[in-house]
Amino acid sequence: MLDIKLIRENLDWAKDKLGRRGVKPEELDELVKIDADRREELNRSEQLKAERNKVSKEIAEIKRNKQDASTAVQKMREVGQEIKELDEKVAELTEKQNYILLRLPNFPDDSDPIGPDESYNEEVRKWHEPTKLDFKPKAHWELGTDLDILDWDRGAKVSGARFVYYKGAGALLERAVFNFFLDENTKEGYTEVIPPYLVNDESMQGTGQFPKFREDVYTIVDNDDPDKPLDLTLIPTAEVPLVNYFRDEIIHADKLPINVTALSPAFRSEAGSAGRDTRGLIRMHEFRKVEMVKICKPEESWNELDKLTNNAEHLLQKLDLPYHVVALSTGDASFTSAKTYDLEVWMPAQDKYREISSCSNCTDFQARRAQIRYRDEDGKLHLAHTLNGSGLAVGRTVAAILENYQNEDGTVTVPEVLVPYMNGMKKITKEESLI
RNA sequence: GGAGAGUUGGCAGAGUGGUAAUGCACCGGACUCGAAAUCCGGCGAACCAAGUUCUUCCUUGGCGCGCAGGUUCAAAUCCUGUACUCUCCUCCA
Repeated sequence: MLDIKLIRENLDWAKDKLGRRGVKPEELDELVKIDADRREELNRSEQLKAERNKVSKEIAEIKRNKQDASTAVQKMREVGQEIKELDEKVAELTEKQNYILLRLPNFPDDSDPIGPDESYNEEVRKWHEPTKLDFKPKAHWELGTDLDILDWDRGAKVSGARFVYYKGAGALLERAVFNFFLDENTKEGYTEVIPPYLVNDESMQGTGQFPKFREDVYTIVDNDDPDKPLDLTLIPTAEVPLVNYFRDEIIHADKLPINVTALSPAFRSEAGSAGRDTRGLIRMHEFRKVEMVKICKPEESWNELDKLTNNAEHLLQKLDLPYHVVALSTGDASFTSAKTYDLEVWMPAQDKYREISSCSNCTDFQARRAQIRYRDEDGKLHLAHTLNGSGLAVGRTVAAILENYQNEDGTVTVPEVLVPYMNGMKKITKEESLI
């Protein structure tokens, strides 16, 4: 959530910033108008309350002296009614204000490429040239099916489109990848966490998914009354429980920066992505992801974003997968982010880079919603900054390994760093199916 | 799922309708060569608004006792709902 005071006092600046993200200036004009009205009503109400408090004290005094206070009581009864009406107006205006405020994206950083969509993203660096195979590469879903390590038919039968079974060496590979990620992240100083995978609405609002992106997630309903949603949603990313761990808390400055990492499934309805990436592991309703989250002081957050991005890159480097880093344009970056670097890994069969990690500095946007604060050396309270990044998406990593490490005979070489995690297996070959 | 108890500052903890004690902690001072102890004083519950204008201070007011409503001139206190914690029972990997 943005700071209403900042918008109120720097309206043109805010219009320019949010204009880069497609927010119309009239929307901010309306917001500021509502805010002004709200404060006016609030002021009148507060004045009346001051009077009521004063007279109430006098009434107490009069009654203590066993005298008649009925005139004052009668008068305050009317004042009380007026206060009630004013407060209703204030509540109504506050709700209107929040409706807008909760749906405004974070201010983009001035270094972000300006543009409405991903075509304006800018490559900032590239690691290794795209893999060159001297045969026609198979797509990872083909490799997976042929090796009998990914079973799309059973996934579809049991759950539906965009679900899959990993089997045998496939399941082992998935497990090897996320264990490798968790070990590496832990070595880099992140504390491993196993968070809840179901969270309440307040948490979803704290990290910015609610109220605007309800249709992107799965919410649990009451079985006795399916029209009634319960206050529980399947997490679309571990960012939600990791950041909300600190919600409504005051952190001691000497604990910052905080680094946490977690493996979790991520559940996404993928509403609006019909027809895109319908095959393969790229766009699933359920996938595993290792997430990294940082909580830090405002003055540290840009440096921490670089560190976070480097941590994610380091994983791809160790796996020896070619990738590049792109700075997302103002139109492509996520709602909560001031700046986002995407890591895109090379996918030979698709002959292009695909997103495998997204590293964002959310500045104080989530911290204001979730009230994550810290006390500085002088004892003063400040909003913290929050950052998150994938480290990395597990399914997409498996897809990238299958495609980049495939051999002409349809087998897949196991990346060296994963061999210990695969119990010594160096190559995935088709074996007699056990199930 | 059933029953009971609870939720008040950083921590502990009082307060059954009249506007949030007290202790610890913290800050300043006195005493001391210095420290501790002691004494004196102060601060502090979260945030909001207005004024002044300083982005951090200040003044005034509001709000504020898990959350949301209600009763009342007045609610930590009474009523209703609800969340969470603890204990017991029941069930369960």
